Amino acid sequence: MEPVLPSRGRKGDAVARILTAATAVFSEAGFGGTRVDEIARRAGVNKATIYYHIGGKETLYGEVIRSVIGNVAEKILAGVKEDQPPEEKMKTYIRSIIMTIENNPRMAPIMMRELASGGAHFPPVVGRDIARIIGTLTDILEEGVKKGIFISTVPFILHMMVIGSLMFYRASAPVRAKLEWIPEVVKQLSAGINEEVAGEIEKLILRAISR
Amino acid sequence: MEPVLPSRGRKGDAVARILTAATAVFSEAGFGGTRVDEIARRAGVNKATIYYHIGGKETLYGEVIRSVIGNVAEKILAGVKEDQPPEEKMKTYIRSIIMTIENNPRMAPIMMRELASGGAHFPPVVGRDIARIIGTLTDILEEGVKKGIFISTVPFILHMMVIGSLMFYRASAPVRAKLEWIPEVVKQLSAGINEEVAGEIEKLILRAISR
Amino acid sequence: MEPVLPSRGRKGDAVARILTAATAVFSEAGFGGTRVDEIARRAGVNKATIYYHIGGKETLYGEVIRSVIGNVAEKILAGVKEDQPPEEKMKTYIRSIIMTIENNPRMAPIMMRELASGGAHFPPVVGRDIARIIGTLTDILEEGVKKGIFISTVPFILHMMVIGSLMFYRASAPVRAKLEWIPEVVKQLSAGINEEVAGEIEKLILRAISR
Amino acid sequence: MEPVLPSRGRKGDAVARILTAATAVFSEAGFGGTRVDEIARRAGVNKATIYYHIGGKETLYGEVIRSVIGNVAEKILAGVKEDQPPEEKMKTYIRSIIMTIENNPRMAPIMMRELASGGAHFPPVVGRDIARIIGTLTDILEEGVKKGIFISTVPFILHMMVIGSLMFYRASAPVRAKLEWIPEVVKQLSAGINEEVAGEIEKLILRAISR
DNA sequence: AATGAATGAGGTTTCATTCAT
DNA sequence: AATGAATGAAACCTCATTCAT
Repeated sequence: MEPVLPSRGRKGDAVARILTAATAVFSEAGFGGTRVDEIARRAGVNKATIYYHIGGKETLYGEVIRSVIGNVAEKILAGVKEDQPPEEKMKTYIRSIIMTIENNPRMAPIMMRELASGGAHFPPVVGRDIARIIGTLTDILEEGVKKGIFISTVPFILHMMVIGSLMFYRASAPVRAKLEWIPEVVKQLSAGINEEVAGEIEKLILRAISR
Repeated sequence: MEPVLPSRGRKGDAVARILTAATAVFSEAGFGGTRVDEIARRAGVNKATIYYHIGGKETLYGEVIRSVIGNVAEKILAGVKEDQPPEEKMKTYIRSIIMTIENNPRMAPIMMRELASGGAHFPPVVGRDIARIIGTLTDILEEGVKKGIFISTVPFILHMMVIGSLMFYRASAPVRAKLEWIPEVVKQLSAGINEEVAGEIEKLILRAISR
Repeated sequence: MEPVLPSRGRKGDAVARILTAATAVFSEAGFGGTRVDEIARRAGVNKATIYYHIGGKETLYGEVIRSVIGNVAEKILAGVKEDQPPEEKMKTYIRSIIMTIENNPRMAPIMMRELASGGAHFPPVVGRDIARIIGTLTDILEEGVKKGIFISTVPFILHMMVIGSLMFYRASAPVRAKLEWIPEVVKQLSAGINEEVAGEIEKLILRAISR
Repeated sequence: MEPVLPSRGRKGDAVARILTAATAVFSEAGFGGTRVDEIARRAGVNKATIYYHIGGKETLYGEVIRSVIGNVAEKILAGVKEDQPPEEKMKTYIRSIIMTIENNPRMAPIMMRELASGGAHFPPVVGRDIARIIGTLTDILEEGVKKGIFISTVPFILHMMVIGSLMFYRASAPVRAKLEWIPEVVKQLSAGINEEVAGEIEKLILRAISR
């Protein structure tokens, strides 16, 4: 779609451009729908260059997955400080996820497809990431329960709720824009998760667990 | 994978078997990852039979989409009765979605992939379905607000929350089972949305909007 | 192209309709370009009916060839009477060919394609027909030479000239009509071989051999 | 990067070999009867190479048509000099067509099949070529009429006569050789248009139009 | 480091033919 | 006599990958 000028700059450019293009194409078309030709075209390199630098389609996909959902726990949990009250920690956790999704618009489609295919391509780090996130979330909730401000709930379900809400909202944007019959009110919602939407979701999640 | 007995029964069997097999394969592999050969194998028919009865891969996919997410509003809104109090209506709405997802396990992966690719294959009815669901949900929420039991919120966001939570929970089952490092507690969650999970999500959603 | 009503009349209708349709399709598309489906469609019968009554595509093509260029010598030589002067005999021969071509518009394309593929499907009768025609033509020319009104020439070459001229004129009609850049004068020539064209060709052939 | 001259003589070979093979196969079997596999086999390349360099079967056929009957007017009219008397010009025109047909033995079958299917694949240049040829022929004839040596006739009909005679003679060679019952005299005619045959046809055509 | 050319394996689709009724 | 359904074989075409430079 976006033809790329073959502006060769510094060394290593090629690899970066390949990864960017690959991320775009994989996120738009999925693994099976992606053509290596198309990635090469968008990256402005010869197809063989991809094989020279990176390897096959599978390897390339792995790289993309790693760069998109690798070490995501880091980003999500970075802001959660020990000295915050649990309510603030929850807010930080929610906002971090929102920022992660918004800063990386290719993430939602890729994760949804990966989930749909049973995570066939998830790198090992994903399990550890989920573990860390659920662990921290459990701590936050337990602390809240102890302080009498949260109800007791299942952390994993809550996590699915936050992730699911946000990703579905994000991923539904193109559909909202395209389909006829969708109510005008819905169409006018912002494609990205802007402050209004973020606030609304944050509010609902907190209301759901607040005593 | 499942070899199918070539049990030739009544007429029309072939078409039904083809659609069933196609739904399975498309849901497992996505459009690009699906091989027509595989569908034929699982349906126990010759590949050409698919073309004779239905047409190409694209048409077949369209049929699958139609049968899986066509007229889903019907099922979801069927139980919402006029004389219920808004809280009951919300519960009915949530439970209907859960049942729809559980009765049709192929739905979650297919919808997630479709969403990921911008709904390229959604039939026109999907727009109308979403419109009807959002419409009914809006009515329920407004009624609840009027009666002083619900807070005011954005119906579409709430819908994304319900759908997103449920589909992510459902679709994450294989990943939970497979990945190492996932906490034991999480692994032991049921794959399907059983009563416990359903009740938890229902509870959280209602808490989120209840005044 | 012409959809045919499935008007079942007398018995044997089907076979006749099949042969008519087959002649049309083979003449338009050639053997390789013809689809048995298309013949069935145009004949208004089920594809299997063709196999039931006639046999495979090859057999059907044979039948068409036989009916189109079988015993053509009969028609061409029928009018040549013993008591005519050689000039009249030549005219009769030319006019008979013209009438044969005009009465059977499917003949020209079929013959041209058969010739192009080396007559792979010619039935044995074709050889005998050519022999008879060349024989009679030789007689006519020799008689003319003896009477001092014709020059001596090679009968087969003359035959190719008559047949070639007429078939090329006839077969070029669609091309004349379709291509741009063709001079208006040429476009306005009649598609069929009308009296004017017939007379012109007859005149040229006779001038060519007349002393 | 690209060497100016094909250093090994190997580059571009593939395309040339493909076109040669394609011309042969299409001329022998027609479009519908041609298998891309067969072309690849004869060209000594992998089937995919054809698609890489040229595109699909249809495109390949177009290229063949272009190379076989593209700019044929050039060759036919090249020898016709202004200062020749009209009779010489006619002879040149006839001999040029003969040479064109003889130098390109694939031409006759391809043109005959194309004509039979209404010139579906003729490139635009064909119309212009016919226009130019008819134009020149008209000039020659008018000049002859003015000088009192030609009769008045329809140029297009005369052109069909020349082309038709020659192509039918040429294309009938395999049939003459194969069929039984064909008179020995006819069988012994040369397959190609040798000097004897060329002279005979030239003589007949000139006699036909000479006053 | 990078590429144009080439290819084997396998994809979707077509088609002449047969089968069961 | 006639047909809707079904199919094996083979057609066209694609695509991830490798090769030679």
